[in-house]
Amino acid sequence: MATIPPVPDNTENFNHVFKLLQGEYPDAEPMLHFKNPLELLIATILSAQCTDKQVNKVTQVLFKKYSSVEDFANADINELGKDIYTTGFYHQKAKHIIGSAQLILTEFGGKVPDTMEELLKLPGVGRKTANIVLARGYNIIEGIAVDTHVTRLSQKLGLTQNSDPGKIELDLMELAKKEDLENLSMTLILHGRNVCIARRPKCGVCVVNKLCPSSEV
DNA sequence: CTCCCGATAT
DNA sequence: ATATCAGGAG
Repeated sequence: MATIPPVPDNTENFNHVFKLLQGEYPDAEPMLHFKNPLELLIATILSAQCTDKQVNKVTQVLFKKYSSVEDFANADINELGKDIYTTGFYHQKAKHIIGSAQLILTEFGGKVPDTMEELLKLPGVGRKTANIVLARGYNIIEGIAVDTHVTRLSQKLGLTQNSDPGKIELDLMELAKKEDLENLSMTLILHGRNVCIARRPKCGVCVVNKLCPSSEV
């Protein structure tokens, strides 16, 4: 014990950090391509441990072949696996997509659910995926999508002491203003991709390096 | 905790 | 060669 740095973490500090980051990424748009909640759900399931660019490449073809919940529910797992092969975890993802589509048909009247509770019942859907579907598919901002970037930046910026994504989400919810919830996740992700890169963070060009406990400059 | 897993950057 | 990418299930 006693090795955890005492981070002077407060709401004011967070708002300062976020304001600076928002200035860097004014139009923090989602990068996944989709035309409806179903496509968003599928694309987000596919995005696990995969770049959005690769997901878009796959879905561009995929959504022409499978265009309805029924198409996915009745898909052959091996064939779907080949269709999404390059996103990685292809067998698991194919199983999850088919399972989700079947549950949507049998339990949710063929419509992608618009509540956290129902979305979490879908196989392959956790809080991160559910938060994205709610926010981008239905304009319902309930929580914050905590992915690997959000986890890393929250820890490095001293916004949380936790490593569990669910706990980090709660920590960020307490710090952020309601009007910031919508863009918080995407802003942190963009900064994580462009500047605070996992392997070699560019602290020298980071707009919040003065406020960052982990800054290397 | 481990496993699932290909594509990409370094 | 290795770490990492809009994670979730067992």
